Amino acid sequence: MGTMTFDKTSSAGYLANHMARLFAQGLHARIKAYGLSPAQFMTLLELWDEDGLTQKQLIERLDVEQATMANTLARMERDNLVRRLPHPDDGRVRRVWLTETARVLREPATRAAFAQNRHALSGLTDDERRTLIALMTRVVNTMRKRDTTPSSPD
Amino acid sequence: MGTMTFDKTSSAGYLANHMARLFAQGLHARIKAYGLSPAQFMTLLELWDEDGLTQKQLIERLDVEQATMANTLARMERDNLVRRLPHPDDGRVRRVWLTETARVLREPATRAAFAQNRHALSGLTDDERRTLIALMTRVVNTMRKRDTTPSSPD
DNA sequence: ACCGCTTGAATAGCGGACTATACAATACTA
DNA sequence: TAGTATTGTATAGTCCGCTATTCAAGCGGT
Repeated sequence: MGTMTFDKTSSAGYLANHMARLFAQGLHARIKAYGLSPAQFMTLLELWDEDGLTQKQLIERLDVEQATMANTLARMERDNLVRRLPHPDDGRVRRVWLTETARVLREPATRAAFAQNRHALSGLTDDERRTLIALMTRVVNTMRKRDTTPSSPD
Repeated sequence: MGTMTFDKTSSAGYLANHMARLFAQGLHARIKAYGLSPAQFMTLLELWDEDGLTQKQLIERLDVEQATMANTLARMERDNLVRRLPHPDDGRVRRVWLTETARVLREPATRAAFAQNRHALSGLTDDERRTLIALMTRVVNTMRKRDTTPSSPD
């Protein structure tokens, strides 16, 4: 069989990686003045919506591994963005509570994230933006259902 | 002004991050048997196309920072995927050469990456796939031109 | 009441992204 | 040609993903 060519400019996976790195860099540039990093912002989005969540709940809502969240929360506690207090009814659980510092950052940080999205999509029409979001959502949903397909035999 | 709400399910940045993580996990699962990681695979794609590139050339083609590539290449050399040999005409440069090990992996690894893309896009029609690729490409191009827009004043 | 299973969280270790810095080799320029 | 600027890599340090492991607390069945 012929030479295996792989054009990265037309690979969804390559483009997804590249796009995500650019989004993260752009967001980071916009929120670092508030002392936030992208993963911390993502976590705060959930806590701004509902304070006092458990690590387990955050993991489910953000679809990251437990260890990833544990480390992110440790950094956030170090930076005085959250406090983790023991759950009164279950000694295994430490619920995560926003500090006043983090509460105040909601508006400016959210603005910054909107601005980054707006910039990134500035070359697209409204219709195209909706289409992109819808297609990405479907791709995410496809991959979230655990893939059972084995890679083709050589 | 009202409460700042940010719906992550309709945020392009959030979706990009989520999608890229899922792509990376899927690709990694498919190529780890060959001793490859996603960043190593990405680097090999360039070297399979043209052997003996410099670190600088790899950086430009893959749009990652110089330090990122230096570390990736160090791991690849450690794992016997590449060798870095001094450039005869310029003592600063070390050109990167594929080992036989890496050369042999081209076909199976490329197959695995195709399979991951196919799986991820399996819920989309051909038209939708083309649309997604085209839109992501445009978004990447928008963000690659350095953003000068300041975040809106508070 | 006990023993074992399950569950929530922490830790160790690694890859890969970033910024900032350092350094040696080359190129330029007065 | 000497002195300076630029260029190509390497290194240090941090954040954020991941897997694997550990540990304590709760739960269940006998």
